[in-house]
Amino acid sequence: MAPQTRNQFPKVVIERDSDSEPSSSEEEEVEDQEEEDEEEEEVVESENRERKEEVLDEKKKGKAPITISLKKVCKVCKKVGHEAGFKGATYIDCPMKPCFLCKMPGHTTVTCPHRVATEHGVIPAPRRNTSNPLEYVFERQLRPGILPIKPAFIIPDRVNCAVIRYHSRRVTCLEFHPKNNNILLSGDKKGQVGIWDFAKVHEKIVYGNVHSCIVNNMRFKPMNDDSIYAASSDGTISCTDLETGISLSLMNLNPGGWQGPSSWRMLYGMDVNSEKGVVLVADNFGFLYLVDTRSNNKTGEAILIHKKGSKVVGLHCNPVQPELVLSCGNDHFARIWDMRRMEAGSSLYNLAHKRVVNSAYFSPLSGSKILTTSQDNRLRIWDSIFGNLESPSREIVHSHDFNRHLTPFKAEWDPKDPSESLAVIGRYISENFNGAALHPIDFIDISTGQLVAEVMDPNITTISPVNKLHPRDDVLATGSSRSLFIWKPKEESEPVEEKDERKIIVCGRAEKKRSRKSGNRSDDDSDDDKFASKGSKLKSKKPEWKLTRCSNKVNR
DNA sequence: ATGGCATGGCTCC
DNA sequence: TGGAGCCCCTGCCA
Repeated sequence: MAPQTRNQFPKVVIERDSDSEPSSSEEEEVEDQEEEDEEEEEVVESENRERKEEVLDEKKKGKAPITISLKKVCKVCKKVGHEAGFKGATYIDCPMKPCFLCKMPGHTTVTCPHRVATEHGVIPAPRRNTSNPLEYVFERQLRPGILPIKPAFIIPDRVNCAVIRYHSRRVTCLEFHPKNNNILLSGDKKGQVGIWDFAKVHEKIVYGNVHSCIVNNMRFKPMNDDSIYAASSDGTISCTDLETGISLSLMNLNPGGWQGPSSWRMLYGMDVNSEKGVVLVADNFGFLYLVDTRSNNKTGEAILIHKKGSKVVGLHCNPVQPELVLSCGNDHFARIWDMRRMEAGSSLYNLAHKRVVNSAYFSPLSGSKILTTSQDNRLRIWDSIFGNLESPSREIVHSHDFNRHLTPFKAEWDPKDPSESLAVIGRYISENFNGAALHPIDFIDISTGQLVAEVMDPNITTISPVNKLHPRDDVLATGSSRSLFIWKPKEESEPVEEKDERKIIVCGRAEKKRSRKSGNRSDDDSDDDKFASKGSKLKSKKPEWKLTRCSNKVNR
């Protein structure tokens, strides 16, 4: 498939110093110099000094100012002749390195075809057929439940954004209340759990003593929405009453306390099988534990489900057949299991990835698709768990590979999309939006690889790795560094549409109007909460953002 | 204003 | 097999 251009996307402008050599010769120069770089590196400093002195001399003599070209040293590869880093709001890659987005050599991120179009190289659905009998049953019984035609995505031209910051460390997980539409739960790296009523904006509760370090996953207790389970790197699972904040520890993997990093167990992946009344949780050594929700006790022995000593970061029970379990972890695999006979090596399928798998989820309605996020900068989709699972149905190159200092990116399904084709994921790489380097949150049509929409705010300059779509409303929740955001369509701009059509929240891309200077900061310097429409909030700050309506890019 | 640092996976030996 | 050192666009704080 030929690369397609997103015409309407902002052009990436590479600013070159006026005093630098023409670009054509620059690349060649780099090639030529490669061998002699070693020596030149040492010379460059003194050379620069000399040239500067020359300029000063010229100035003293009262001659007309001249422009000179100083040797550049790349901070990435330490070689001379080019520079990597931000030029304004655009990041220039080191040409000596392979593309950071798709990991292929021969080009840099700026010219990567996957950056130009997320659908580049993606083979769209329909998937391949197999003659597997299970797939036949699937086609007969489940397929009719999945809408073959995607609903129209009605895209408002603006969104309201509510901002709150009550976490003192970065946000690690989010969960919407199963019944109360305005309640968002958040966990952080410090072990705190927050409850935010985003309809009332200022109303929040923070429980500081739920865990002593990272809250990795939270799930509401089935049949009792006043309690949540949380798995933490402190090695415990907690069950916390949201009204009182009283927390009960269901399991502690480190009863002997800290004996050094080689023995300290941390809990990552977690899910609840409500039919069986079991909490499934997995640790950083590859083991799965089952906890009975009635007795609040561990049942059975730990089961090795991933490579021994590797972290199991995700667990998900199939929404239709809860005994089917999907796990993923640092051994580069996502694995499908039957809970009824789980033991080391008994996985039904092993889905290979090239790098660490950050998340793996069954599709939310039929449970028949799988979506994974891997640190090789690819989303992978398997269209049918009953079909051929040898290789994914599609791979979508998407920037989400940064792993240090950030909560891992996870692509999340839209639980409201009847066609099970919409996913949301934050973007690591920034783009130059009218002079501001912003990290958007992407809505991707996983059946085609197309970028349906991107959400960003000129005041939010941080990366947003944690995202969750509301199970019922057109609301997106985002965790970005220590802040939480709620994005909603702006009411007055909501188009009138047929009732069975659903909308997604999207922020139009801003037209160029404002300087970089006014675009910085705000991730909330005060601890005040804010709720503002883009229009009103930004008007007071004087930036003139003109928000354009995003076109509906979904193929129908 | 600016440097230090927390921190995790990967590669190399 | 395990420890040292490297790394790419971080974000916060002293």
